[in-house]
Amino acid sequence: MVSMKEIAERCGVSVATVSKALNNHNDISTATKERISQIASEMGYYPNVAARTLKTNRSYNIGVLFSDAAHSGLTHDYFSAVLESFKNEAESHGYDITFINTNDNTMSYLERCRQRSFDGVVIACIDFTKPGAIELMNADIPTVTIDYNSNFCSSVTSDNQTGISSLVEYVIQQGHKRIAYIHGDSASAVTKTRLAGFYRTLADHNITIPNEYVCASRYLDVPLARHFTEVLLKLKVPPTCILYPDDTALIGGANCIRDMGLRIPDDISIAGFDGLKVSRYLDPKIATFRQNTTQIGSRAAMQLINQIENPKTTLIERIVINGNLVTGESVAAPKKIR
Amino acid sequence: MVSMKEIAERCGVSVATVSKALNNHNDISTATKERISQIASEMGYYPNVAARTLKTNRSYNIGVLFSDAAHSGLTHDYFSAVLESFKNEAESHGYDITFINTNDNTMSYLERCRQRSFDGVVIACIDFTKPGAIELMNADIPTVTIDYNSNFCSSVTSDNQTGISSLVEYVIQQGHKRIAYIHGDSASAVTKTRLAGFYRTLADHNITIPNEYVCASRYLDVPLARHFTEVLLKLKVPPTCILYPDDTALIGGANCIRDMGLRIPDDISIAGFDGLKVSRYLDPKIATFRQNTTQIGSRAAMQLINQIENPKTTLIERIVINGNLVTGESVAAPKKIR
DNA sequence: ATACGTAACTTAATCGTTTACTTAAAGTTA
DNA sequence: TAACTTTAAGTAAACGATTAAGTTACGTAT
Repeated sequence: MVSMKEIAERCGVSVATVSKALNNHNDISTATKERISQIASEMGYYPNVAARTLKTNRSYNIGVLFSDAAHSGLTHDYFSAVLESFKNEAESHGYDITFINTNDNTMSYLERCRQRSFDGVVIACIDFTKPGAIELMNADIPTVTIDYNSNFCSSVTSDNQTGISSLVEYVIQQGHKRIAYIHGDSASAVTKTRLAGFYRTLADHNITIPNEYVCASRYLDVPLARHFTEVLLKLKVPPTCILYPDDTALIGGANCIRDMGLRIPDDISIAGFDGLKVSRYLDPKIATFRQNTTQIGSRAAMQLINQIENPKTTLIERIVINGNLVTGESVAAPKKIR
Repeated sequence: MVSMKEIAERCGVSVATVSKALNNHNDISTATKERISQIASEMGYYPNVAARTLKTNRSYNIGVLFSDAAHSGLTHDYFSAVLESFKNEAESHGYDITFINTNDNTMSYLERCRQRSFDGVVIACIDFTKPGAIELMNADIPTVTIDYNSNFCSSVTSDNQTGISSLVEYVIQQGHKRIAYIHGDSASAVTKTRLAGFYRTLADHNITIPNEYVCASRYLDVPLARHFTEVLLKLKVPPTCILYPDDTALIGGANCIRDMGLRIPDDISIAGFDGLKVSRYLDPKIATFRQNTTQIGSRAAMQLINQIENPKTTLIERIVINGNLVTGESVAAPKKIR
């Protein structure tokens, strides 16, 4: 690697002059700046990040903390889409993305961040109530959380409230009143928001449902969704419509329904959540709420970089990203009112 | 952050002694070592990576270069699964994972790696014939490629040859002779291997197929797979079985088949590739070849770390990871021989 | 002619570690 | 007891950058 020292020798100036020239300080003449930049690029110079980080405490590196209940990790449809967008946005601003080690318990997350001098951190999908996560959010390092509101850092959340409401509104409009909800991990903030939205929307329409219509399942758990679907359909008064935690879990339900000899949507309506990837191509096309992962990721990156670069003037914000209802062929008017 | 200097002061020894004690050099007495470690952990010391990297040129950081033809990035089912496994293995050895910036063209990949002092690099899914990728593979930085063989670095590849062969063998055993193959991006090494395996296996069984049975499609492209399926089924002599580039693309084909009023597998048999995630739950269960992404990722990490830590004794290797045939309900005996 | 301001540098310290080299004390040998 | 080894430290330079403070030369106001 070419260092500033070599450039300095070649140009016949001091290392300090090279540094200041390349960083465009104004006590270096334009002529000198141009000559130095010219020679630096000729020699293939690029700064050593470790040295710069050591001296300035700015690493141009953002830590990503991620792990989900299902241990799907990077294969998590929703998060990987958010992260992809986050990465693109951050990289275009000159930041690199490094994962915070979750496979080695010798150090806390915060310690790891300090050790690597991360300029900022994005936290997603993790159990936000874990001590390690809380410590990180409360630390003085700029942080943005995805789908979780903390009082100590900015957050970008998908509009889960509107999401579930518009789904429920939609199926109610189609004539459903016996609406069941197989929901995701109970501990998750997302689940709580969606559940609240679910109940509120039903209440707005004066619809009451039996307790058994709400099943505590898990995200992305196909077999468990299948199980609860079977339970629901064997009730004395089964629902006419079932909402699932996500489109993947819905597949378990759909398979169960078909195996029981019922048809979608003729006998039973179903709807998912997420609207990502493969769910777009399922047949019949499923009703779902598509989360805007691109916006979520890029806004999170923008907010975080803003906080990093303008710590004084950037406020802690709660950004909510809209998604959109996707109507499909998996919801129809209920067959008959028993 | 607590530095060695502070520990040295507290212990009444020099900074060098602290460094040597914590790094377990043998010119420090056991008693001193213990005292220093004790106090270091009391004070919450952890080494500054930037400083260590600057001095030793070891970053304990691995660069990941990834981008695919479809720009699905991290949402790429196969790669994200490989990367997840790679990450877990690397992290358990104390290495962090950083993406090599692909959204900023001011620097070559190699320059970025040097700038960040990556100890090693893993390359996946990229167009390996790009100058930037070649430069990186040929450089002196330890590198492992996924699903591509280079003469200059180690590789871990999925056994695509066996994969496609066992799929073809399987459908031949079910009685098919009119086998079509909608394959992935032609430029990819994976595609070339699979295509060669496809033709060879047919030849082994003295089966010849018309040229139109082989369609150059793309990976993960649902609409394009649908298009080619329609083209194939409208041939004067259509195939009785269609193989797809991957399970996702297969969904496009399956939808097309159903829309044309045909049934799977009664009227036409289909098979995919990958065996990941959602494909496991599709109904009917699809025949596919499941790639062992966990093995691929962890072996790649192990090989890379070996090369990093034992550069003299570690040979460049070509590691091939077996997958396994998944028979499903999407392949049956052909209906009739026209 | 003197004093001062300014432009354009250089000097040297610093960030936190690592490590080759030096030193001092204690132990061993003849 | 002199000479040499071994042990357990310390000293200081170095990694590659940044930056506060210092220096020089020149122009300009008084």
